Amino acid sequence: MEKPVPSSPSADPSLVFVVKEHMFDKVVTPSDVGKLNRLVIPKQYAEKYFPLDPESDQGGAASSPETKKLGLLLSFEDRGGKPWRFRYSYWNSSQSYVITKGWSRFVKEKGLGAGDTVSFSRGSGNPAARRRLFIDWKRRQPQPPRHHPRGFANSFPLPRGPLTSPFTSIMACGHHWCARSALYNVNWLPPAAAAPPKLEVHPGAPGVTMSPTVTLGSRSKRLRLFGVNLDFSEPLPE
Amino acid sequence: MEKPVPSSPSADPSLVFVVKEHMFDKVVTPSDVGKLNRLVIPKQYAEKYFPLDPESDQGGAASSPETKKLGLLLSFEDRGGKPWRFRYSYWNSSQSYVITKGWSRFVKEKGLGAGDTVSFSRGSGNPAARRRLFIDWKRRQPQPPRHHPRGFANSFPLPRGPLTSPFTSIMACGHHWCARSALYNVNWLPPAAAAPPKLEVHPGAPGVTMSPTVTLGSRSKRLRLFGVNLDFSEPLPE
DNA sequence: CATTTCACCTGACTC
DNA sequence: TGAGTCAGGTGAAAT
Repeated sequence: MEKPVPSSPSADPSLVFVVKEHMFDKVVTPSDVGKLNRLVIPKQYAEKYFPLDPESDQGGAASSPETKKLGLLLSFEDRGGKPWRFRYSYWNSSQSYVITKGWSRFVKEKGLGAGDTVSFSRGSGNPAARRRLFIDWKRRQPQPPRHHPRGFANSFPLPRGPLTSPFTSIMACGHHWCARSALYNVNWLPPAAAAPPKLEVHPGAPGVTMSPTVTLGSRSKRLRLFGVNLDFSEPLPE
Repeated sequence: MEKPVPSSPSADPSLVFVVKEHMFDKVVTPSDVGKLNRLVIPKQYAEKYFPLDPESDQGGAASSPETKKLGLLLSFEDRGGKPWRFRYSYWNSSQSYVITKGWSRFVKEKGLGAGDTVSFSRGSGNPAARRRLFIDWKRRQPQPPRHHPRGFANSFPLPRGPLTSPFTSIMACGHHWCARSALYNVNWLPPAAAAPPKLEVHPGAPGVTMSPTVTLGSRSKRLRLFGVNLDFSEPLPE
């Protein structure tokens, strides 16, 4: 990745390469990227790299008698150099180390999903360099579509960007319409109670395809598509 | 309501009428009467009637330099003259004013539910009278069922207690089932992918009725009913 | 023990 | 749009 070129404080920052030392990866769970707004740091890595005990300060982060109670503010840089500040602390109730405040923003910006990997590194070299922390992430391998999931989540953060999902069934009863694909279930009502929905769909037997491409805003879990309100619910893993 | 009869400190308290001045009402949310054990006071009323700033002491409550940090102890009387003492403070993180300690006892004794109204008044007249605070409440009006709502909420807190809703339509496509009533839309999958759902429903034309009575736990938005996972979405007002 | 209280946090929504 | 409000949450501490 980055070449080990020595840097001086006066060098052009855009030309400074940073030598990194990999600390650990975590394959994030649904909870890590869900509404709990926290990332559990596996205890072995937490105690090695982000110690909260005053005794065992071995360079990963500052620590003091109070940090065991209050946690730390950890500052990371992502691959673009953007700073990310997270609160990092220990939850006695679950006896686990967690990143809380700031984490949900990272999940949202990167579009992290369950099964993706986050990667933690630090600068290599002298103690000052080793206090510089880096965070990166990679998408999980594409999964084969799951059929017949056995449950739904009531709501979930939709990924940013284009969302394309071929729907495999569509139903209507009165003014209430439902469609489902391998990834989403959608409910909607037509814009006028007496009018048919204006979605470009082909209702009928299972197997029909409906592929609207929707660009989501940053906040809404509800879409307005062709004048129709849509609500999404996500199948859960088996 | 109460007649403006002058009172003296020596009069029989049961014969003293109090002239009240209405301050504000709040229609309580599910959270206000739930396990959070707090009542959010809308900021406009909080700052007008229960100021915590030393500068703006205009009679609603005492204030001092420390009260902004520690909050106040507010003493109210209910319609029966019973005293209620609440801790009132400001939460920096959510920038909101809240009544905390003592509130859950009031909710419990009065049987307050979401949608009910709490009403805050104070004595009318001289500054001493205006420092007397009163709290009252009223039950919400029973709600008429809404037909053909135009949108859905992705999730919502289900009411506590028995939930009976006659369903007016039911749909199935593959293993995905939907039903709707005037109040709820429900999605579910059968317990086994190959088996039909075991709900006591009569699928077919609109107009059929399905009336399971479900007693909800205090937290879950998901139900397991007859071995079937159900997810609810609530129609929104027009 | 469970329940209540407390000081935070976040997202949905409004303007 | 960005800032403010607040409903609905959290873990931890107090009771």
